Amino acid sequence: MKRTKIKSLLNETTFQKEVTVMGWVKTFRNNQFIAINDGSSIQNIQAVVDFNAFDEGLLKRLTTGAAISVTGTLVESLGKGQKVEIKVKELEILGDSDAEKFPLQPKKHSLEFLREIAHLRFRTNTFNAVFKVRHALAFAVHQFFNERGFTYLHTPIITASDAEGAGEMFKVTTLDFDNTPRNEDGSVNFKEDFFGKATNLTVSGQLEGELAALALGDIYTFGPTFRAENSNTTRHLAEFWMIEPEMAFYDLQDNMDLAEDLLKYVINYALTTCADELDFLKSRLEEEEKQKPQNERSELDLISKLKFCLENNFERITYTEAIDILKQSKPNQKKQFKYLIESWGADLQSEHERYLVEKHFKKPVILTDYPKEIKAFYMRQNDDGKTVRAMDILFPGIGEIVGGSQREERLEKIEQRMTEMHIPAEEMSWYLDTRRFGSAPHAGFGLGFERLVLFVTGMTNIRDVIPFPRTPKNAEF
RNA sequence: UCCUGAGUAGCUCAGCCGGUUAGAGCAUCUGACUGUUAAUCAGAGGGUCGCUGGUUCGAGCCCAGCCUCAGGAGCCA
Repeated sequence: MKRTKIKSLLNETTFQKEVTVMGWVKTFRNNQFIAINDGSSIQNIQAVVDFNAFDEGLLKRLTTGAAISVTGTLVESLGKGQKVEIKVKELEILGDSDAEKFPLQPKKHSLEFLREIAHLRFRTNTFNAVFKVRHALAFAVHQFFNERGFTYLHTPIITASDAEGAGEMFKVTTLDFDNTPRNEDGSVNFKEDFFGKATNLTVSGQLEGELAALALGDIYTFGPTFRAENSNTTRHLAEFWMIEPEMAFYDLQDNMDLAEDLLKYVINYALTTCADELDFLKSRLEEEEKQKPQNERSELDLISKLKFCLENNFERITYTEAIDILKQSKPNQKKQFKYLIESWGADLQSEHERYLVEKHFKKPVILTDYPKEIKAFYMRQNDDGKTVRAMDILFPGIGEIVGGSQREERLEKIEQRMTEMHIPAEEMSWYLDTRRFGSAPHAGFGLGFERLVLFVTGMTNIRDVIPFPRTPKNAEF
């Protein structure tokens, strides 16, 4: 008999028909009630067995984690906790799960423990919900850009360019470490390497994205990126996914509008398609926050927070305005900041960003027009000679979720910045060609996908929103 | 990388001032019960106290080094 997915059975209103369900045992209670989950829904279906009618040895194998197939009649439940259940006629164990060895129990586990068994954590409600939401967000990103006529561009994972300066890179090589070919001066001879030059894993697809945008108009990338930074935080991964749109004839305002629209679109998509999952994650977060003191708990629950984000415009202020607000802020005047804001030009620390977003505005904030000294070479210089057309979007609890800018399209200006920042122009000749031939105003940004998933799921550690996290000293599975 | 904290049963944790045979709850196993909702009740089994070395008559506890994890900072998305 053809199997039916649990998700569709839970909404069924016609009863007495025979169905087959396949899934994994969550619990087996009272020698009668099997809670089965097949991943189609965060909810389980209850299958009821008459223990007198089945072999005792067979029922003993209904352990947490076992894969089973049941066939029976779909009926209205006699019990209280669920609407429908299956009266079992046939029961087959597809795969046993030794209860003494299976690490997941019908109880709450710490996220730290589940991280150690990331290959099995998919079986839990929390990770079921997180990865469903992750999928919905990824799908919504493509749908958003597709609806607006953007071209999905696949930029290279392996790159020879190391001038972007977005962080430490992972080397890609086939050279024999025990016998590396050397030049006369003792340095490694990469001419002998696979690509005939030193190569790395990409830290960003932006530069390649710009090349395509200055021909195709509007493009976006959505792929893995790699940073070999020794970062040990709840917001950083060595391998993460990034969305990088790049648009010809966009200025900074257009860029901000697009980023805000994108974020609202995908959050709304998750709210409408993952109601069950978000409801579960909302309760999970509430349980977790009960352990915190009152003043550290969120003012809004997860779903209200997401809706609030949709209903309000992001606050847009310049770096200069932010500095003024911070200078006059209580924690600055009472010297409660670890790094006090004294003058224009200082880079903002996490504590300052958190103050602006969580205390002062209490909503997402877009900061623009940063001093050129603390930003990348490719950002368009303003006429004041001091600032560049950069924009960072800061989210509560997450910090920087988007970083972008209008790009410097004037050849002599970008060359001047490259010289000042010691970036070898000759290696970037292919990039500068865009400025030599039909250069045009353009802009783009990078959105950290896992940080978006963090925000929408209410999870607090980035290692819990990617299936197999890659962090310093950890590349398991 | 820096700062702080942690590592004791499958999981979550307690373990006093260094002193007898290292405890609890949950999970597991055995039995009972049989419309349960993380079922309940009774009983049982389960330990390289992160690793290495040191101090001591004696170390889970004190000291040193290392490993791993978590939180914060930096870097950033």
